[in-house]
This record gives sequence, structure tokens and C-alpha cells, in this order.
Amino acid sequence: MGEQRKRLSRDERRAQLIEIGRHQVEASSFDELSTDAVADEAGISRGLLFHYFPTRRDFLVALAEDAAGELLDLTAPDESLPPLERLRAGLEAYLDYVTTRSDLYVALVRGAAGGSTGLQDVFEATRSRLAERILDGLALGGGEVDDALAFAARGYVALTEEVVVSWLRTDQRMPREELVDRLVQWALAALSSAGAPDDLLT
Amino acid sequence: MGEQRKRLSRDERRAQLIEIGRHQVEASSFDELSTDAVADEAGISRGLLFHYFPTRRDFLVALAEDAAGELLDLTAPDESLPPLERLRAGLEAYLDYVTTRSDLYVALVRGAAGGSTGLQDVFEATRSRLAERILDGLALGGGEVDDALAFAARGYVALTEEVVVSWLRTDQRMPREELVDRLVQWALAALSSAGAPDDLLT
DNA sequence: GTAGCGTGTTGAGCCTGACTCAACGAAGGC
DNA sequence: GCCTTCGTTGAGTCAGGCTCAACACGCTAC
Repeated sequence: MGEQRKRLSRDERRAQLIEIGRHQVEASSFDELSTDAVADEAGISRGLLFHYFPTRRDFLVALAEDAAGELLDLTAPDESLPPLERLRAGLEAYLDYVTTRSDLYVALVRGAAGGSTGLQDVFEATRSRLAERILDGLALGGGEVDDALAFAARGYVALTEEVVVSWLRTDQRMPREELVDRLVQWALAALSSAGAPDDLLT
Repeated sequence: MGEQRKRLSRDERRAQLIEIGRHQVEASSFDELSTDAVADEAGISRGLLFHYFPTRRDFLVALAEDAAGELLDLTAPDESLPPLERLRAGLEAYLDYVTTRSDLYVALVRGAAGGSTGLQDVFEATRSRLAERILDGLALGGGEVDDALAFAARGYVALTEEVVVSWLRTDQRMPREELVDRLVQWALAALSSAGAPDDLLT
């Protein structure tokens, strides 16, 4: 590729590399990503990538954090809504993200869970954040959450991820509104089974 | 290691390598497993491993299949039990396996989901098998399962995996009986939310 | 015994891809 | 116009996956 090499600022170069890395991951998966390929596509030397990311793993973690951060931003809860509406809005935003970036999402959910230790941590942390948000909607008094509720929240997040991936795989055959309704139902069922107060239906 | 090298039959050698591979995976993770290390521990040349498993990935897949097969065998449903009892028995067996081989289990659930394509398939297939078993308990007439029920079953399996991993991570603080009770509750909640007949409580 | 044969096994070496390092060169300040 | 800064280079090292032609062990036949 005879692209003319250009000198970029640290931030620009870093952003460019992450952008390219995301494409590569979308096209294949995390563990198939090659640093050489990224460098080639960026039109830089092989060595430069390691000036920004000391290790291939660091690079992958940066990619995962970038994608996860984007997901978390776009699904940030609207505190002004009552709990149930908030959950529904969160699910809608989640599905927006997922349908827009389905390749990246699947790569993240299915690829970052395993793989290197660092990736697992990012995945873990993201799932935790999502679970916390759900619990925050309940714990109005800011009380301690017991194990059962915590398990319910985490389990529900996992259920949602799995269902959404399955839904994508069936070409979204089920209407999206029905899917959201069901996911809301499952949330209520999981949480109330775990002893959550029923007034979360506010 | 001055162990005397011995000539083994194909099946013996293969079994030995898988056994060693499982140890390595337990000790670290799938993607950190090194074929050289396995060969060393087995006291064989580096080349021989590739005589049995043409590719590192093939070896990892064989390991995952071995572990997944073991899990499926040990949790095989007892057809003579009524649905609800069968589910409970399955969960008990599942927890037996998980507590016995927690390292391997976590490596499988958290490591095989991502990583190479082949590993993902094994993980996928195992989750599907577990979901099918749950649906089999319902579909007495052998009718078609609609998307909602299929999603519920798959989602529930994912929920269970996540909850169990979390439970292990909290040093099994919650009593095991309570965990089983809750998991049964969640199963009923998830399935009936998806429109399963209520007479699955037989 | 020894000649042959099937097959488990070897070990040197290739090759890809992650990673290093000393030196180069394009902006900006003086 | 020189100097300092720092993004950048590219040749090279190293680890680890993978190959291949030859070897050696156990066996049967003569």
C-alpha cells in the first residue's frame, strides 16, 4: 500500500491504532489479531505499535476497554426514570449498540471472556458494572446487597448476553419489542426469585 | 527430568497427553498452554505431540471436548425422574462436578468461550446440549420449541454458569442447598416467563 | 538368531509472529 | 541555522508452533 507515512501526535496515533484494531477484531476475533497486520494497515513500522502498547496483550486489552467503555457509555442509565423504565431504556440502548456493532459485540462477549488474563478482567469488570446498575435500581436505601441478589443480577446479565447473541444468530427473527418485553420479564422474575422487594415495579 | 522414555500405544499416549494437557489448563488457561511444556512433562520429543494432534488448536479442542464430555456424562439426566426432580438432580450433579474440578471448570467456561474458533464451538455445543436437556423435560408431546422457550433455556444455562462461577469465587459462602433451591427457582421463573406450561412442576 | 516389517518416536531445523534497540528525521524553540 | 524533542524506523532476536526424514523398538517368520 503506497500510502504516504505521516507523523502523528501520540493521541492521534493511538486512536488510529485502536480504530484499526477494532476493525481487525470485528473481522476475525481477538486471538487472531496480528500486530503486524495492524501495523501494515496503519502504514507504520512493526516496531512502532510496541511504542504505544508494550505488549500484544496490552493492545488487546486497550481494544476491549475501548469497546466496553463505549457500550457502558451508550447504555448509561437515566437516573430520572423510575426503576422499571430505566431498565427498559437500558435494554433498548443495549440492543441499539448490539445491532449496530454486532460483530464487535459478539467478538467481545464471546472472545474476551476467555483468552488472556487481561481480557478476562475487562469482560468481568464490564459485567460487574452492568450488574451493579441493576442493583442500584433496587437498593433505594443504599442497603447491603446479599449474595442472592448479587447472583441474580450477575446471572441476569449473563442470561441477557446469551439471549441477545442467540437472537442475533437467528437473524433477529423474534420482533425486537417482544425480545425487550421478555428480557424485562426475566429480570423481574430473576430478581424477585432472589428476594427483591416487589415495589421495584414502580 | 531423567524419566525413562517408554513406548506407548496410540491410545495410551493420546490419553496421557490429554491428561497432562488438562493439568496445564487447570494451572493456567487454555491460551497459555504450550505444546513444548506438555511434551516436556510427558517426557517425549516436541514433534511427537503433533503426530497425535496435528495442530495446537486441535489439541486444545481435544482437551475441551474431553472435559465437556466428562461434564455431560456426569450430569446425564435420569429419565425416570419427574421433570422437576430431574432438574434438581442435574444441578446437584453439576455442582458435584464443578466443586471437584473447579479449576478445570472455570478454565472451560471462562476460557473456551473465547479463544480459537474450535474452542468456541465446543463450548457452544455443550451449552446447547444442556439447554436441550432442559427443553426435553418440558416438551412431553415432542412439539416444536418456539424461540422464546429456546432463549429461556439457553439464557438459563448461561445464568447458571455465571452464578456458579460467582459462587465459587465467593468461596461458596452461600450454602449449597440454598444455591440449588435458587437455581431451581430461577429455572422455573425463566421458563414460565417464556410461556412454558406450568405443569412442568410435576 | 536374524531378517524383515509396522509403527511409535526422535531431533534438528524451518517459519511465523511477538518483541527490542540503536539510530534517524520531522517539527518547534531559541 | 542550530538544537532539542520525540515520533518513527527497520534490522534483528527470540520463543514457540510445526515439519520431516531417519531411527528404534517390538513383533512375526524363517
